[in-house]
Amino acid sequence: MRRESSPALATRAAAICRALAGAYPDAHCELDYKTPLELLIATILSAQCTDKRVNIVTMELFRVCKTAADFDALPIEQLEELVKTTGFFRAKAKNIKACCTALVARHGGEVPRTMDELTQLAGVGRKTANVVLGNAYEMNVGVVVDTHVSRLSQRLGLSKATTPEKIETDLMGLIACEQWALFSHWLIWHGRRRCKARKPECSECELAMLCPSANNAPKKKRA
DNA sequence: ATCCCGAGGG
DNA sequence: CCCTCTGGAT
Repeated sequence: MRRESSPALATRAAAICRALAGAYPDAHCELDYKTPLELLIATILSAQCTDKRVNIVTMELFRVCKTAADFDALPIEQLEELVKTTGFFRAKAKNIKACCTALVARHGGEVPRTMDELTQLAGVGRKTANVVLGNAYEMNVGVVVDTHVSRLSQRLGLSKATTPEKIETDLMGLIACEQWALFSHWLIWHGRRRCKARKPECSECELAMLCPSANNAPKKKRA
């Protein structure tokens, strides 16, 4: 397959955005939150866990703790018990506690608004930081690249990179920055509903005409 | 069995 | 760079 010219790729990316906007007009963050701290904790909890369960646990957590100082003061055993059903509970509890300790010690109990400060927090990588910045703070700092965004970006030919960092850079060059947060939600929604890891439903896919990986293979060979 | 919006450590 | 952490949902 010949390499797509860069203007052609940008045009196709824009068309993909339009198709996604049409298919998922209400795409949004499916983690429930009312404050940046709630979203930060919810996102830390979301690794290898369904949003539905994260939302239940986040609600319970914030019934017990309201502020970063409250989490900082909560015994680790109690935190582990509270987050147990989200999986990786020891690591998540430890990270949440260390994270909140740092929020209190260095940020006046507030969730910081920069990539550097966020990624220095325990349990917070670029992906989590981008979720908080893009959704709770509505800042276009980067593109959330999770497992869905990686997979779909590759299938759609928007990036050939394999690391999340490189994929993010590629996407930032292709998508208008006002759409970065929305774009992630579109791909995540589409990745969950249609372009699944195992059995992508290409025959039903709204993006098939725009996707180099679509199973466009003619069902029947023409005579 | 296989999947779910990762991050840290060796 | 790969390995590990971990439980619920389907």
